[in-house]
Amino acid sequence: VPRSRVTIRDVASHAGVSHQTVSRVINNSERVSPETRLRVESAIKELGYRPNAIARFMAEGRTRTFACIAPNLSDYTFASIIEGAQREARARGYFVLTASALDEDDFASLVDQIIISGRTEGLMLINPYLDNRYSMLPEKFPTVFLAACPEREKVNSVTIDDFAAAQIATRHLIELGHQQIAMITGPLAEDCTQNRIAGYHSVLREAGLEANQELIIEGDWTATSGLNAVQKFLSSGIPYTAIFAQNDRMAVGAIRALREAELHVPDNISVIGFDDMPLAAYFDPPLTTIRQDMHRIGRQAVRMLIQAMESSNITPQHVRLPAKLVVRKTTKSLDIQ
Amino acid sequence: VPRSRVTIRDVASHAGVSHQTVSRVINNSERVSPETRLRVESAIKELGYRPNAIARFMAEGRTRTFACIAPNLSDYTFASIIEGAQREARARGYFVLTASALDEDDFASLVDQIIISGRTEGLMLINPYLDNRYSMLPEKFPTVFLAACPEREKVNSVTIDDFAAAQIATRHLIELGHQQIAMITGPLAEDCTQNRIAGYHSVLREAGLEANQELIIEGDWTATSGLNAVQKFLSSGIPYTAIFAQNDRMAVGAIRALREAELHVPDNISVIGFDDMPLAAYFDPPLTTIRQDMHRIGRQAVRMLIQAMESSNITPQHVRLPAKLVVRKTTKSLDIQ
DNA sequence: ATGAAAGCGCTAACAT
DNA sequence: ATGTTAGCGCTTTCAT
Repeated sequence: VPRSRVTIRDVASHAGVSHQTVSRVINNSERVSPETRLRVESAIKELGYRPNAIARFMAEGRTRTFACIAPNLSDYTFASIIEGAQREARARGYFVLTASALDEDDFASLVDQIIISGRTEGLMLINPYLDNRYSMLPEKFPTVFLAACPEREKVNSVTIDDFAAAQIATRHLIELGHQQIAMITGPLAEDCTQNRIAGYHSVLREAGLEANQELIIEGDWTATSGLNAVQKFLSSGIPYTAIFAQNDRMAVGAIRALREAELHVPDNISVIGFDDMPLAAYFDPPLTTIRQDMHRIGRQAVRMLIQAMESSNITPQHVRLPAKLVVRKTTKSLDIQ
Repeated sequence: VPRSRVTIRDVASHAGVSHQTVSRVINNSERVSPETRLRVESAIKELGYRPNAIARFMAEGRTRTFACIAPNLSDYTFASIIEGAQREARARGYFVLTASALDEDDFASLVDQIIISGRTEGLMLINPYLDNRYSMLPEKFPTVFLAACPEREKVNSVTIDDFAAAQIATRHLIELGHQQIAMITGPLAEDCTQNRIAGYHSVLREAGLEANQELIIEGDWTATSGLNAVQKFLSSGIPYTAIFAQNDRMAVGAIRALREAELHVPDNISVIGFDDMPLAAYFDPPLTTIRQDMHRIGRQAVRMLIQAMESSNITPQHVRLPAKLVVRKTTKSLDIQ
């Protein structure tokens, strides 16, 4: 690990100026005469000088780096959010240090190592639901929760409008003539699950339909949990003609279980998912779903982080992004069956 | 962005020692008496002192940070590799700065900002194939290519053993009685594509089968390209009973095209994919494929990076990880048709 | 075992 | 418009 790099002072003596003048040149300060600037610039080129970022951070007291912590980095929803955040951050001169936190202890050490240590200037926390890790965050550190927002009074958040999105999904099913609509939810402890349940109920109510509590089963976002949920529906014997799964993975699991029970989607049962995951259109049948724009969530979070750093406004902001219906082949009108 | 943090000197005066002694304590140096250590430690606790990472980097001349650059961060293969790399890095006291590079210019500025600037100590470059970006890398900077290895003489790499993996896939098909095996490849410019083609050919040869050049069509890793490839096979009229797609997305696209042509998988045509992507088992039929361990690729890359930094050995290392067959339902014996 | 001095490469504040 | 002086918070010599 060599440190023998060209510094600002080497450039200075080579150009016959003070190091401060070099600093002014590389920072595009106005207060440099055109001739001096040229002389310095050519010295920079000749010596191959490049500014040292760490020294800059040290002197400025800022790192131009954000932390992004997620339960894991490979889930396509998380990965897409990170991608969006990273792009926006970079466009604004920041970089993103990404890390996954397995459990509370891991999270605590992460917070210590990348926040308390001063390595980063802001934190994006994706899906802060596992345990109550958010309680370990330092006060007043610029933070945005992504894809969920517990602790509304304290922390900024960016999510889609889960309530409205669930309304859209439910309404789609009702417009197709479905009256008994089962739902496979995410973990009930998560607010996005609750908001989607609320959206579903609100549409049933406005349609004058009665919700059957037994038609709502809690899943855990995995395909397996979707499969298990359908098996429960099946053995309960309660009639239903459509299923609203709160994510695509569970929808796919549900369709598998339905097929195993020799029920055809969408002829016997309609299924709508949520997310519009990669290859959703390549499942059989192609999955009808609600698309959420993960990139945009990430981009928005970065904007809020920067805003939170610049203004000293302490009131948490909550941004709800719209989601939209993508009709493919797993939903069908009841009438034409 | 407040800088008003407790420093090593605050702790020192609070404990009645020099700041150097405090430094020794936080670095677990032997040369501190037990009593002093205790006194310092309690001062640290009382004041809530935490070391500043940037100042440490500055003084040590190292950042304990790696860069990881990929074409994008949301592709599940890339994301899984990053996840693995990040875990291993953290276990060894490093963090990972991830970024996606759209094009050559973007890549060049990335290299300048996170490598030349001294922010990172090593680089992991995932899929270095787009344009010839690797030519912009500085000499002698610890670098590992992941999931591909152009420039074998110059740069370390971690990939799976693509040749052997393709042999396994092809052999599986041959053992099921298939003799005319079509292949949908990745971009021909990528060495992993070529290695998989070579593995395929070697098994055909060892089985005494003749390869038909027209049964090999170049794809671009997308589902659409798999779909298009099958349409070409179909219109060419050349007989085949199985398809080996060089990734799962193309396999899924191929299956879609086959279905549209009313060909049943696996009864009429067997299909094997590559990667074992998430939900591969939830497609219809569940996808037979070759599993590669992306996490392990990422972990291995970090180990090599650290090794490359520690030893001054300049000879590039190339690690080939094994892949394994996962038989599900898209392949079937010809005999029992 | 402890302290003092120097410096990492830069920016900021204050000269001139 | 340019130079000088101080740090930023730490680690690394080198003394004692």
